[in-house]
Amino acid sequence: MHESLTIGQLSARSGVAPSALRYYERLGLIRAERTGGNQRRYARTELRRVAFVRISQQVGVSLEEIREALDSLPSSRTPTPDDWAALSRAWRDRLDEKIRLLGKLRDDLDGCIGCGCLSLQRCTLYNPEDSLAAEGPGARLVLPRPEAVTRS
Amino acid sequence: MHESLTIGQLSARSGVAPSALRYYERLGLIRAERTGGNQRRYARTELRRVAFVRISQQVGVSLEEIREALDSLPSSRTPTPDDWAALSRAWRDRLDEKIRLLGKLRDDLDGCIGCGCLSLQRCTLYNPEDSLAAEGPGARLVLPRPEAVTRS
DNA sequence: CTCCGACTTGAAGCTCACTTCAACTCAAGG
DNA sequence: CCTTGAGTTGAAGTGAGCTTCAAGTCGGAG
Repeated sequence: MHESLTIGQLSARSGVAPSALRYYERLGLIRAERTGGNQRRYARTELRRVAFVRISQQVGVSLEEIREALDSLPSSRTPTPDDWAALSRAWRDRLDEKIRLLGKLRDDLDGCIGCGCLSLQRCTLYNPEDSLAAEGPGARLVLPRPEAVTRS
Repeated sequence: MHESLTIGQLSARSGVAPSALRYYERLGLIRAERTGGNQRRYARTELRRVAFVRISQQVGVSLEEIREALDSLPSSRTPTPDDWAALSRAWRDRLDEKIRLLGKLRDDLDGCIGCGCLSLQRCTLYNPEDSLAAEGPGARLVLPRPEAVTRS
C-alpha cells in the first residue's frame, strides 16, 4: 500500500477527480504503470507532478504549457528538489507579472471609483499609456484579451 | 454620426468584435435600438456598459454575474457616475481577494523554491492552514478549484 | 468461489465565451 | 440605379478542461 497508488488513492491524496487524472495522463502530464489486470498504479512521485499541475493552473498556465514544463524534467532519473525548484521559479515570474497587472487594474479602478467615470474619454483603464490619440474623439479599448473566469 | 453608433463603430471604439457584441446583447449585457431596416444602433451610454463588461472580465467575473450587476443599474434613468462607482467597488473587493490569494501562492511558492520541496508532506502549498491532519500519513490537496487559463 | 466496489475504455456531453458560416438585406457613394 | 461594404439571422463550430455514461473487468474480503 505504500509502493504505489491506485487511481482512487491518488485522487483522494491529490484532491483531483479520477476522471481528471486519466485526462492528465492522456495529455502526458502524469504517467502510470499497469497491473496485470490493466489497472493504473502510480508511483508516489506522481503525487508531486499532480501537485505541480494544480499549482501551475492557479498561476494561470495552460495544461499544454504545463506539459512542456514537465517534459523538461529529466526522464532518466527521479527529479531532484532542484529540478522542481527550477520549474517553480519560472512560474514565479509569471505570477509576479500577473499580480502586477491585477494591482494596476485595481489602482485604475480605484481612480475610476473616485471620479465615477468609466468614461472612455480620459480614463486610464481604457486609455492605457495614452496610446490612442488619433482617429477622432473617443478612445478605443486596447485592453488585452480578458482573463478567463475563475472557477471558485 | 454622434447620436448613436452602428455595431461596427461600437466595435471599433470598444475593441470588442461585432460577433461578441451581438453575443453580449443576447445575454442581456447591452441593448440596442433598431433602425427601420433592422440594424442595431447603440446609444453612447452602451460604450460604458461594454467597458464595464471588459473590466469585469479582467477582474475574473463571469458574464452571467456581470449581467446581474448591470441589472442592478437603474433602468429608468441614465446611470450616474455614482451608480457606476458602486458597481466598481463591488469588483474591487474581489480583485483585492484575488491579489491576496496570488500573493500567498507566490510566497508559498518562494518557500518551496527555497526548500525545493513541493513535498505534499509539510509544504504549505498543499497543506494550507494545516487543515488535514488525520487519515494517515500524506496530505491531501485541498486547493480551491484552479483558476482557468488566462488568454493572453 | 462469490460478491461488490473500484477499476477499465472510448465516445459523447458540458460550460464558457465566443467565432464562423451561409444566405440574405441595408445604406450610402457614384 | 448599381455596386459594395456593413449589417442581419440562426445554427454550428471552437477550445479548454473536464465529467458522464455504458458496458465491461479486476481484486480483495468473506
